Amino acid sequence: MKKTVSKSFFCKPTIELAKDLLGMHLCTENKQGITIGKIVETEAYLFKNDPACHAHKGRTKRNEVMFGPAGNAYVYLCYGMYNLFNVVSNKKGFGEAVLIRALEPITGIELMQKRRKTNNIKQLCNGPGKLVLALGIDQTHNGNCLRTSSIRILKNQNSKFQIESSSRIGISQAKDLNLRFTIKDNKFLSK
DNA sequence: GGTGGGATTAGCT
DNA sequence: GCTAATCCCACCA
Repeated sequence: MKKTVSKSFFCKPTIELAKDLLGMHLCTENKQGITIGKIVETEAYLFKNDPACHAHKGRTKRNEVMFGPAGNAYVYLCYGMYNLFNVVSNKKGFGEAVLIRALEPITGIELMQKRRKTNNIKQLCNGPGKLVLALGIDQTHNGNCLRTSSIRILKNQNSKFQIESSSRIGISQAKDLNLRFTIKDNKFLSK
C-alpha cells in the first residue's frame, strides 16, 4: 500500500512541492522502531526574493545540502536547540526547500510519546522542532535521500482535503509572502 | 485566556 | 558580538 514517491516528485517548483507534500506520510526508522506522521503544514523557501531562506545569501557549509539534488533531507539546527526538517526541492543547484512544520501522528505513537516525554497526542508533532524530536530526526539525517535512506516520504493514497495558504510563521523576514500551506481544518495544526 | 523571556549553538559581520 | 525557519514555562489578567 505505502510506496515511496518517485524521484521526479521532488523536481518541481518549490511552491508546488510544498502543496503536494501535504497529506503525504513522513516515515523514519531506526533501532527503536518505526514512526510515521502525515504532513499537515509546510512552508516554501525560495532562493529569490526571500531573505528568510538560508540559501538566499549564497552557499555556505551549513546550507550546502539545499544546493544538492531535490529529494534530500536538510536538517538545520535552529536557536541552538531544535533541529528543523526540510525537503530540498526543484532542481540541483536551485537552493530551495520546503520546511515541514507539522505532522499528524500515524504510526509509532508510543515511541513518539517516549521521545517527546508527553502523552498529549496533539502536542507530539504540531511544530517543526517537535516533529523532529518525535520522529527521532537529527543531524545524521542531513543530506539523506528521502527515497532510500532511513527517513522517507511515502504516498498516501486516500487523502482528500482542501489546501489553505497563509503568511509564514515564526520568522522575522519576508513575512508578507504567502508561502505557508496547511490542510484545512486539521486538528493537529498548532493552535 | 494570553504574553514575555530564557535556553543554546553555528555562522556571519 | 549578534542573529536565527523554536519551544516551554512562569506570570498576569
